Amino acid sequence: MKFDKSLINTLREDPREAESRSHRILLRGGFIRQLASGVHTYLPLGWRVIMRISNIIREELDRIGGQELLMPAIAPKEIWQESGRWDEYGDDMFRFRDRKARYFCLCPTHEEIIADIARSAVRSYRDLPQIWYQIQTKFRDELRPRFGVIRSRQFIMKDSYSLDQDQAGLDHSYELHRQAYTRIFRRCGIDFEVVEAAGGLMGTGESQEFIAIADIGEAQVVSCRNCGYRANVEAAVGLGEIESFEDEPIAEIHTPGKKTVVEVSEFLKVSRKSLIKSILFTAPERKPILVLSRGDYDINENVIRNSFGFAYRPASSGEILKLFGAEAGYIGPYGKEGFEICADDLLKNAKGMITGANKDDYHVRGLNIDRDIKVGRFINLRQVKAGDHCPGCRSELIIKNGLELGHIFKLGTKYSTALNADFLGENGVRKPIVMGSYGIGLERIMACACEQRGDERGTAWPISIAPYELYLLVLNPADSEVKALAEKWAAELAARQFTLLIDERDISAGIKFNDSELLGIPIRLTISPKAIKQGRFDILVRESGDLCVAGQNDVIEKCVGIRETLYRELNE
RNA sequence: CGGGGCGUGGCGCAGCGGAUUAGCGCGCAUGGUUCGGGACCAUGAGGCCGUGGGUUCAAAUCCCACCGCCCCGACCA
Repeated sequence: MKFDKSLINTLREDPREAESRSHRILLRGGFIRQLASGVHTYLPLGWRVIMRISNIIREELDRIGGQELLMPAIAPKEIWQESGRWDEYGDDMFRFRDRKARYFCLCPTHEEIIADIARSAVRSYRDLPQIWYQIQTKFRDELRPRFGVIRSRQFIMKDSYSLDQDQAGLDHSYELHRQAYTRIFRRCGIDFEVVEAAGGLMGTGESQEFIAIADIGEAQVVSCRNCGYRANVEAAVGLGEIESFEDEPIAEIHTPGKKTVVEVSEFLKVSRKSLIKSILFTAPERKPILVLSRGDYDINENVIRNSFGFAYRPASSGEILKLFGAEAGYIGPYGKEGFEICADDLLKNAKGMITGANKDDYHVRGLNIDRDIKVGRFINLRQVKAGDHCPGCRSELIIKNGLELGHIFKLGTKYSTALNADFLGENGVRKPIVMGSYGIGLERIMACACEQRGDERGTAWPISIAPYELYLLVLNPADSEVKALAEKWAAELAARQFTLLIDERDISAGIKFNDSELLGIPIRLTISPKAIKQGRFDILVRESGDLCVAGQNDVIEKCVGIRETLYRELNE
């Protein structure tokens, strides 16, 4: 491709809206262009990167026996109602009506559609196992799109689904995906970790995430200093210390205007650990649950949802007022009825605790869990914090930010049961198909490569996903000798299957050098009158900054050698 | 949804105690000089100043409403 004939349009200055490194680079380099919040065009350069990522993904999924298909991006309400997710998905789902006023959505994911295909296509155990995948645009009306392409409302996802007879089959399909994902991210030059994850809307089965450690990451990864334990905070389980306080009779205390744990503990000059935080969870047509955790811990909502049902969410202030007759900051488990109580297991046998009195501006002290209230269940429902201890080896846990690139998930029979996707087993018994679902965000790989490998000058693509492998930088392109050599080499490099970006723009040298670095093309070969005169040509490796000098006769071979090395480093 | 910031040629910005033809840098076009790290000269094109309403003899500038974009936070009581 010739630079001056291309749609590539680099910006000299950072676009105002871009804050994160990847967003800045992608916008400045002309890889993407924003149309609306969380909605982007992939310009030719960015699209080449996406296509290369797709191809790596295809190769690796085909390798484990995946079959590519393409499902519709819109789906009618009815199929989503079969699984219950038409309601569960809430505002994250884009919905619309067709001309006959029938409801549709822009699909945020495709488990239901897969189950629908499976229920007619799979009849017997002989049809199993299957792995079906697609690379397709997904739509989610995110609460807050941000960081350019990293959290957007329309994005490209590889989603695959495994169908098996039984749990053992699922375990195998899951393991195949784990291996395929590991190879995919390695080949894309991403530095990542595999962590235990929470399923969220998908269900409650085993799942893991592939997370790139990056400052802008929105996921928090808990990792053990000693053993290999790695988990998303949403799924992490930690060991905490039980604290005990003096047993005393229960008594009301005046705490005017002090609502939060921090305010109350400071006001009373007591440890946060002696407070009990009470959070009310409600769900439509279900009994409310009052969840108790110690003042120094947050509640892990996933645990609540997994234990009691996905529909549960923290109550609104109105609901709280109605049930407790007090503002949120003053509610507690003592002396009220009409809800179930679920407490963190660190509160078992706790005495001398402080909690809301169910009366504005008042708390109670001396709460003895066994004596004063009736807890239905004790479970570990606290969110891990740095300094907690590893459930495996008891070493200290630390927390880092990470960017979720992929997620693999053992769905089990949640969707197959809901949609009646079953098959006839060897023994003649009808059983639901056991499913798994697996996703990768393509743009996130692109952005992550910029985050991890970029610098002030721009990005430095891993050669496997670079839009072009070699940047042929031509100085004084009008010079006939230069022009002739550039044409000759371009042809020779093309014959060696190089993808080339040829910069023979009639502009000053600095712009070309800077653009080549901004665009992050892995190998740069410079042709100039001076180089021709001296018979010395520079080949620069963008990522390492290594400079290799070649003569007229060996320059092509040297480029080939460098390319091979770069691919080899990525385990390609 | 709450808080903060911002909407002025393609990009980055100035102008905003009301008043000529709305400026600057970059980019773009034409001609010329340059040519290994964002060069220079000359000429030129390009703007319903986010949208709607109001105040005024007069609005990019003041007032109201709306829309859009970015950043922080989001039921942790």
